[in-house]
Amino acid sequence: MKLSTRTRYGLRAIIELAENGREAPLQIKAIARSQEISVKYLEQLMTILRSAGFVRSIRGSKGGYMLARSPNQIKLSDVFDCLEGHVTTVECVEDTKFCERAEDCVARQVWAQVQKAIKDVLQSITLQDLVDRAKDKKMSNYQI
Amino acid sequence: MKLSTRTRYGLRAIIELAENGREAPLQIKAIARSQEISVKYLEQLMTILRSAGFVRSIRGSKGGYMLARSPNQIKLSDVFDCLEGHVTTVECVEDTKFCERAEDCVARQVWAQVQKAIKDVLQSITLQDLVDRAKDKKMSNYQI
DNA sequence: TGTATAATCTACCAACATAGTAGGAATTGT
DNA sequence: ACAATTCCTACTATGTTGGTAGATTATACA
Repeated sequence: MKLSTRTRYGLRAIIELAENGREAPLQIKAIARSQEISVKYLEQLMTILRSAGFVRSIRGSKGGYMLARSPNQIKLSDVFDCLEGHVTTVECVEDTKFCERAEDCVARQVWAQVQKAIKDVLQSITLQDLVDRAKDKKMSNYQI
Repeated sequence: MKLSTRTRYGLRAIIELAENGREAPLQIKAIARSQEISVKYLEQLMTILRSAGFVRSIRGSKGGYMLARSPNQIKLSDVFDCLEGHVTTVECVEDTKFCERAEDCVARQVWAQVQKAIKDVLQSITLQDLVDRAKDKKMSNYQI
């Protein structure tokens, strides 16, 4: 149960966009450099995030990407679903019809518990929360 | 973030072994039939569970598999680790040295939270718990 | 002692997902 | 016009998953 780089890089990228605010766009090149991700690969990830409506792009010179919505309206569970492709451990957890034993299956119960635990965490965090956390970290580093 | 069949089938198999008790062995063929898993594939899974010390095998005629330990001493987190290969969302969560930004990384914090949530659930459940749950289900089906 | 029944071991394989790379076209600011 | 960007299409290497196949070894039982 490892996360794909798609999800890991994607999250880091959108966090950086959130930190950058919604005044000026941030270029793929800049994000790729600071996050040490291949420009070409990051392009794909941004396309995913864009079609899901989390970020918007500005083409051409001085273009780049910005959050499409306010960071406190973007929950990590949404971003995760879009990148990783839905938080589902097993299909039968979502859809009982998937397996005829589903109703009585204790294994299914376990995966349902796990899935809920993951979802609960991710639903409780917004991008704004992460921006705030990052700020706190920086402040404590400078020992203010 | 989907579970592999290795983990799903493996868990179902070991649950069935737990339900079967530790008096008589259960054959791969029998488990494969009731769980609708390929015999040959299940062989592999049992090998994994055996080398991890969860089950022991009896070779030859009338042989089969049994739990190697008492079902209340086997936590799902252990079984999961053995089948899925450790509950780790990202390497840096376990080992800070993995990424130099790890200390300050808010993304890492998120994955650490998620990972802990998963672990907490799996550590809180033993095979005995599942045997009990299954019994309860059967009883309620018969409307006792 | 022979035979059936099991686990065990070794090897192979097809299909799919992942994690990219490459090159060019379209768009926009200066 | 030109440079800086995003956008689009296509390709690819590698690893993982989910198996299959066949021979070998161990054991119970008659």
